[in-house]
Amino acid sequence: MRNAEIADAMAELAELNELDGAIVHRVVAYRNAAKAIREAGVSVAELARAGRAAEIPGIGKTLAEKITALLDTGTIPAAEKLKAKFPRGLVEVTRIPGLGPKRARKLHDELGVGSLDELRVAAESGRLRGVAGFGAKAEENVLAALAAGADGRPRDRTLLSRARGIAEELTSGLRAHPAADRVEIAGSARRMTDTVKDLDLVATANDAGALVEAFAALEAIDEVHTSGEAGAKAVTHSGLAVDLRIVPPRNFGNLLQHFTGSKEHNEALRADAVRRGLHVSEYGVTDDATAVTHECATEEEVYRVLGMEHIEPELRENRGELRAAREGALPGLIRLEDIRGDLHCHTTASDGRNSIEQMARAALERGYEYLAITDHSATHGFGNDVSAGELRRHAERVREVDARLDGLRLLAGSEVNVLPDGSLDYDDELLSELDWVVASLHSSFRLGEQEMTDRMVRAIEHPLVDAIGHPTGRLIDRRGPYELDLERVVEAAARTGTFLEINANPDRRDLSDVNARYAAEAGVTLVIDSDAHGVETLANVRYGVATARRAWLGPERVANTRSWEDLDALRSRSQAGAAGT
DNA sequence: GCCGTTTTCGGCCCGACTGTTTTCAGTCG
Repeated sequence: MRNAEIADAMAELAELNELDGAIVHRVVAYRNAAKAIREAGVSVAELARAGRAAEIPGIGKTLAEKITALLDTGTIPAAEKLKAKFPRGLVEVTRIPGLGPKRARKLHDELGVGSLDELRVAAESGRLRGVAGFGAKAEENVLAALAAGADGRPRDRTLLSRARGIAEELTSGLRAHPAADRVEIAGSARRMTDTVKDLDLVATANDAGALVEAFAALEAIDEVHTSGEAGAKAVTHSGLAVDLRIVPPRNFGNLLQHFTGSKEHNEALRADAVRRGLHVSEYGVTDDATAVTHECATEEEVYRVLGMEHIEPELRENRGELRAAREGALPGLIRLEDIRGDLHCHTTASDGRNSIEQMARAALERGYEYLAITDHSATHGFGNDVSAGELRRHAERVREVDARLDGLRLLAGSEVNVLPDGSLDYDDELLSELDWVVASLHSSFRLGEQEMTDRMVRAIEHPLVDAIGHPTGRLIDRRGPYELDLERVVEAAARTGTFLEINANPDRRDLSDVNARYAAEAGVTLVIDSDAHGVETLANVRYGVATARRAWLGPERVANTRSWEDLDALRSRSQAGAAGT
């Protein structure tokens, strides 16, 4: 059983317990466990089988038993018992804005509401206002929410690249206005998570009213819901909610820290502060002993007051960064400027939009020292495959352009398909003529875990494979990862020296932050590639760097922060050569 | 239900807002 399924079961248990009126801390414990399981880099099922589930932070004896029951029988007795107690549709009722578990439960107990349909009927017939704590306004809000299409499902999230594009347009628009002093992106867009729910902007202004007006007038803004001196809530034409907050400069640091999150980071940070007699809020840090509130103009100051190193936004997920910051043990994170070359891109030879020369010149403009041209191989399909003969001619053209260009080393490569049995679709003789080989899966995604893992490990062990492209195959919010035993994949990569890619395409970001961290800790060297299909998408490498930062990686863990000579000496084919194989 | 450089028991982040209420519970971020 995969981590996602176990995590779903824990999350369901949290919702059922919440409906059942369990104390909030128990519900939180289930939610924390669900998150920890979802993010675990290793198979929680295997860990549980070995009696080691409690090694995951947030899982204790009780939850370990429940996980074991889930693995053995497919169900958790406590969950089954609660499910029998409440109608199936009641959970959706709890997700209507303004209703929560307590109020939904009340409607169930007093009116028999057990689904969104029953909720609608009860509201339409004016029966909600008969329940204590509900009035005409509650009825109105419920009907408005249902009419607006609330369906009890969490709202779609926006891919980071799209959200950042909008956020950067909004902030540059605001910064250009004379009323603005400081404007910063906060929230998950600042932490560079895979997707975001909405945008948070934090600003200081010499004329708050004027800045709010300017905000409402920005081209991207469709509609402003509420506005005042303190800021505005709005929606963009693309439907993304934006929250602009205008704050005083004296505690800008507290507010930026607060609104950057994550929720988990802030909760843990505050709990840690409480143990040392300090109370943290968006307004400052209050010392219990003196009742003095320390306001901070910068985030650096907030962390300093709490006795910590400054924590980069990408690390703020409560994944160990607080302890590391207290101990002065935070990693020195990789930066975009550390990237010295890109080792995965496409041209018109396969499904790219630009020529070899255009891609090379764009790489040069980015200040790169090298670029590998890695068009798809013979079996890629979609009519954009490159036959063996074509690949030889293509490599020649790459070398011709390389000879003409100063300042950039152009590498003749290929993104080779890994066939279902783990073999590659070019023979070794041809591969050995290339400067760089990325091996990726593009077909037969539905093999079982054993077969899929064997296939991947065989590709990793191939002496001429330098890196594995988008190793888990996930497409964010659209397709889950292949059925892979990541532990075996990572072990093989660490053993052979084959690099694993952090594919920077914002739809992929594969390996993910959690998996990349796991791989690096196991001794794997990563490579960050744009997988660009045109000159403009070379810039996507920023999302790969963001994933690497979220994975706690320093430049030393990433191969292409090196010169080509150093990288060449590091890669597995050099190692294999040195070992005489 | 979890967890411990003050604890193996007694805690568990903080504040704003809303709608319903004569003082606040529940929801939300």
